[in-house]
Amino acid sequence: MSTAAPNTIPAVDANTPVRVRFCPSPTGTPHVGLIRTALFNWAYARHTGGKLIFRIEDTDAARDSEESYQQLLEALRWLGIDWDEGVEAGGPNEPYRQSQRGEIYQDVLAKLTEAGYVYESFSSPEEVEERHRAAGRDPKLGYDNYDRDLTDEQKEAFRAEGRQPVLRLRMPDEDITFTDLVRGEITFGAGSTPDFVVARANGQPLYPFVNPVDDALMGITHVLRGEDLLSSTPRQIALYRALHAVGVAEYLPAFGHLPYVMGEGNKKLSKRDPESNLFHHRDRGFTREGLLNYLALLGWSLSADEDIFTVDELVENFDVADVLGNPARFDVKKAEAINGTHIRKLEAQDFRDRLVPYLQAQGLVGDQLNEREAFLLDGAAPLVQERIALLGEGADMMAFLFVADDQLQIEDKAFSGLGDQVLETLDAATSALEGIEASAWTTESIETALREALIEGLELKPRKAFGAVRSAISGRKVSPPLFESMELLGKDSSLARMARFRSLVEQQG
RNA sequence: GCCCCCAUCGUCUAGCGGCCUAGGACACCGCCCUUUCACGGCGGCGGCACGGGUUCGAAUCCCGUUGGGGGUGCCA
Repeated sequence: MSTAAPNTIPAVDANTPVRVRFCPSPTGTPHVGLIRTALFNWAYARHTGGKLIFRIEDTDAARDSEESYQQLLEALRWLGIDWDEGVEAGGPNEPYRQSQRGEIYQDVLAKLTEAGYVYESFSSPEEVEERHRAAGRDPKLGYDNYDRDLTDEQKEAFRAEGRQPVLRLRMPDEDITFTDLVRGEITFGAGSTPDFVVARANGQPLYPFVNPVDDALMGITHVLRGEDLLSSTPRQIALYRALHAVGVAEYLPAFGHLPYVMGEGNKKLSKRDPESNLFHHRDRGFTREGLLNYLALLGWSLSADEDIFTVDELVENFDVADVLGNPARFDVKKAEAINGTHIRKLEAQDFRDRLVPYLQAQGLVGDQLNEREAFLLDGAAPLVQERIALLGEGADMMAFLFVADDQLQIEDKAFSGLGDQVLETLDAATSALEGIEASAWTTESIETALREALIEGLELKPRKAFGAVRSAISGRKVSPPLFESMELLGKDSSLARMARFRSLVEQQG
């Protein structure tokens, strides 16, 4: 009768250079929780001067897709999370896509089988349940280790029935204890984890097997992953012991289980939830600086009173040991506020450049900015930089500058609350503006002219006075600073909008 | 059912036995600034889940309860 592998594998030595990995399955759009995991692994590698290995776990042909793989690459590249070994980068442990490592797994499987740590199991799930029921146990208990010590005769008999066995790893009959990097000591009682399947009857190896095998082969020192994998850790440790016994693993890595990223209510942020989609945030106008900052705040903090930090500061200070064990809610409002702060910290030119894709996405400018578009953007960017939290809002806010005067959309709200003297106000404003020389059309002269005509002349409140002009110029109640906007637009365009708005107001009359 | 994790303002967190009458940020509410909206400034609201211990002393350590989450696949 065989036994489980002995517990002789040493724990990774603290002096071993750090090697962490990010190993997603390409099964959908990148999830913010997944990216947070990548970020913490990356930050830890960079903080310790170690290496980040990027491996793809595409062992489930039914769910994996090339598109998802490309999205993963796009996501990491956008965020600036770079890796030292792995797909696209190469390295000493190629290939880094599990779908291409079949021979390696077969080889390891053979060693494990030969050593007796892995055995053939013929039981169907139905039979396992039936045995539990017959013994008066809960049928949902899971596998009952029934096939552990089948004789050759029994195996032959099963084969004669046409059955093909899966391969299972023998779990040790003792408690398994390890020290989690974020949670401290954790013990799983003996017998709480049944022998698990490492490969299907057709030889296809499964995740609980290939993941530790690759970690061992790639010399991973710290396994930092989601909390959802915490309960599979005893299986991994048992496998590691066996791998060490057959000479595949050198040491047992340290494990650290990162808390969940939660959504509304008390549920894990679901893939179905748009907030979970990294690209959704990027498309709305999150910057990599802002998003990375916010994501890092989910379970980690720089200090007692600073929420805003750079990627460099994260790297300089990050340690898994400081990560909290409790789940964190993804709060879009706070994420946006933090993003806004980062937007305000951007260099003016940088900020301007980052707006371009968002203007293009709205069809406001062409693939290449023409002279006029560049002029407007240069002028408008500083006007919106401190009023937005998302780059998309910036494009939105300056959209009125990029449309033809007669194409300007006037929002319904822009007509409301202008007071009884709208027409009078617009007329007074118009004639005051007409009096400005085209060559003297500046923010200052515009402001002076309007103040004299409306505030002093008509004795209007600034809110009412400029509100009417704002509606005419921007089509909205809220806009970038009015006088500056008018200067950018130019005299002709501004007056054309005033005239058009006046007639629209009359029609509405 | 069984196993494991988690528990400080609405949310993210600081706190690792006395510095806590519990600090910061977001959100919210006032006020100031102000051409709108923002930004910025000032102020306010608001929390250690509960019960036992340990200790001179507990948000901090231990146990229990309750609550939440995850796992319990021939998915990853």
